[in-house]
Parts: sequence; C-alpha cells; structure tokens
Amino acid sequence: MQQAGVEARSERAAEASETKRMIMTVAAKLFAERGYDGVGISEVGEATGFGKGALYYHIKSKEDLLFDIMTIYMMDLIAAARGIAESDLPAAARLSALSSNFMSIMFASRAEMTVCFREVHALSEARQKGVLRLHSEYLEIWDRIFRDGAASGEFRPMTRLEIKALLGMFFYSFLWVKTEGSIRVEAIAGMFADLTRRAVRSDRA
Amino acid sequence: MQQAGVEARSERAAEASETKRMIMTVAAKLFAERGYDGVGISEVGEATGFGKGALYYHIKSKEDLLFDIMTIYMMDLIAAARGIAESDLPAAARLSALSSNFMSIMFASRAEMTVCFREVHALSEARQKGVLRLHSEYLEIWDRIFRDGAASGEFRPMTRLEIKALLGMFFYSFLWVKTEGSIRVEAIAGMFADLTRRAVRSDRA
DNA sequence: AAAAGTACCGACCGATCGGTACAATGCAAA
DNA sequence: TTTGCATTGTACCGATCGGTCGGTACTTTT
Repeated sequence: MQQAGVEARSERAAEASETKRMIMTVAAKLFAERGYDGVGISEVGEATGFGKGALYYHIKSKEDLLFDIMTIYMMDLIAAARGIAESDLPAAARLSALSSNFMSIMFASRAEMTVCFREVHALSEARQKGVLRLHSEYLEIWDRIFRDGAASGEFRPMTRLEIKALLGMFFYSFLWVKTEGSIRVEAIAGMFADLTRRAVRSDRA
Repeated sequence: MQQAGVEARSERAAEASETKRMIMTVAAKLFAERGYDGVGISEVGEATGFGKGALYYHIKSKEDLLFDIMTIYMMDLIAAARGIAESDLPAAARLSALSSNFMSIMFASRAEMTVCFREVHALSEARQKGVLRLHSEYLEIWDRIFRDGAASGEFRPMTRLEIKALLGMFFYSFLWVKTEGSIRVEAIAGMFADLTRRAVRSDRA
C-alpha cells in the first residue's frame, strides 16, 4: 500500500504524484502484457492495491491513464535526445549517443515504451495526433543529426523516408530485444548504431 | 484452459470458405484500426452484414478468427519468401526480391499484416508461440540469404541479432509507410533493400 | 415427399466493462 | 475536541462483452 500523504503540494501539469507514477508503472506493465483494451480497470486496481474508487481519485479516466503514460515517457525520451543532439560532437558520435540513450531508456522503461508505440490506436483521434506529434518530434532530432552529418560529409544525404525506415529498426526493437545473459545494453546499442552508421555513411571510398 | 493442440485444428487454414475469407478481411481491417480487444464481435457482424448467429456459423470463436488471420497471411508471406530464397540468384539480388515481395504483400494486405505483428499479445499463450514460430520461420529465410551472401563474400558476416534488427526495419514499416502519390511500391522496396544492402555489404573496399 | 444439410437471424445469457456515488477512515490544523 | 480535507473501500450503474440458443428459410439428397 502507499501512504502518499506527502504529495499534497500541487504539481505542474506534466508532473505526477508519486502514487500516480506508481499506478502508471503498474498499468503500463499490464497494458504491455495484454494490451490496453485487454486489461480492465479493476485489474489495474488489484495490481496497484487500490479499489476502483481510490484509483479514480488519482486518474481521470482509463484513457487519460494511457495517454499520460505515453506522453510522459515520450517526453523523457525527447528531452534526453535533444540534449545529445545539441552537443557539438561529430554526427557519428551523436548517433552513437542517441542509440545508447534510446536503448537504455528502452530497457529501463520497456513496458511504457511498448505501450507508447503499440497502443496509439486505443486513443481518441485528437490524442492520437498528440502522441504522433511527439513521435515526429523525436524523428526530427534524428533527422537533424543526419542532416548535420550530410553537411559535414560524414554521411550521405538521406531522404526523410530513409530516416524513418532506420528509426523503425529502433522502434521495433523493444518487441524482441532481450539483454540475454552476457549481452549488455551498451553492446546492443553499439550494434544498432553500427548498423545505422553503415547504412548512412557517405560513399566516397 | 486450451485443450486442443495448437496445430490440431489450424491445419486447414489455407482452405477457408469464401465467406470466411471475407469475414477475415473485414475483421482484419477493423482490428488494425482499433485493436482486437477494441472491436466487438457484433461490430464485426455489422461490418460483414451478418448477425451474430451467422457469424458464429462461420467462425469458431473471436480468438480463432484472429489466429486464422495471422497464420494465413504469415504462411503466404513465408511461402513466397521461400520461393525467392531458393532461387540461385546472387544473395544481393535475392535480398532485393525479398524486399519487393515483402512490400507488395504489405501493401496488398496491410491490415492483416498489422494485426499479425501487433496483436500477438491477444492470443492465448500456446497460440502466441505458434505465431511467433511463423515469425521466426520468416526470419530463417532472410538469415539463410545473409549467410549465403557472407559465404560468397558479397556480405560481411552478420550476427543473428543484427539480422533481427534489420528485419525489424521492415516489420515496423507498415505502421507508417504510405504510397504517397508518386512513390510507388517498388521504389519503397528498393529503398529498404538499398539500406539493408549498405548495412550488410562486406568491408573490402 | 420426407429427411438432412446449409446458412442465417435476433433474442438472450452471465460476466465484465468503465465509471460514479457516497459513506467511512485517518490525519492535521484549529 | 472539533472541523475539514485528503484518501479510500464498497455498492452500484447502464452498457457492452463473447457466445449460445431455438428457430426459420432454402437447397440437396434420398
């Protein structure tokens, strides 16, 4: 159980009380396992130890809960990526850093990320747009690095479609990637970055 | 829970009545739009023009309907890919052909493919395994081509993880790829194949 | 003509869905 | 001690869920 009496202070819209964070984490895990529509609210209640009444004291609706999970974790991802993209390292180094960052967040918040990319259809149309905009904000960050790389001659010029395709390789990864035994997160991130670098490096021999 | 063996009664999947084919097509579209658990059986009835009684005359259960959609289209994909993989073209040419084949099937049966890869979690555990086995059968076909390419020196040696990553690029594509105006299917297939070829080509200058 | 088979309908089943109403609890300020 | 608010459990709502049922109309077989 949770004695969250300390949380009385009013939070900024984007922030969430500790109790709500806990609910989001538990719900994300459930949603990732059996799908948003496959998990009932009372099940979320059981898993969090709350009755429905208490649950609805913390969340506005089931859909809001999903939406909040998606936006918060996408915003985390975007914020971290922006920091990397704005550094003045060479494009290839920033690409590696982006890959590492993606993979470490992915492993740390796998359920949330899965939900983020797999359950968009469960949202109302307006909210779908909101989440999709976050996705393309993230794409924009990668795009910028590829453009910088092309400008400096490190990379060949890439079309938008090519960048989307490559990013898809990352986005699909949380459906299957495991840290199997000795394979560490950094090794996987390195592999993805290497694959990407090979696909985009300039042709000049 | 699920007493019948997984294989036991999906065997005849290939021979489905025309009515059932129609139901599967309509249902796949619905499932792709709003998710398997987000679509009710009576809704499938409305969309097909059948009452629930008639619907259940043709399908065994809602889950069977989903499972049949997944297996039939995965088997189509696998069968076509096997034909390509067994040809005696160079590995790079077979890679291109595989990409074309994937994209044309993807565009022709987009809803079915989406469901195939996104709704696995909605299945019982036993059936999940069945579908996942089909996925890895498909992976096996690609894997063989990469191994052939490595043997002939066309490609560098690739790990299993790298191949999975690259295939993920394809699998994620139906979530965003569009044949926008003038961009034809073949052009997109070419782009994916090119990206892949660059990522895997051997390093010897 | 009788019987069997195919294709369909819509009412109905118990269970569960997301969500609400409200009383009870605990705790801090007064 | 009393007041007041944050927090919670329980009982409950109408709607919908997947699925079954008895029955109907039409065709094919015998």
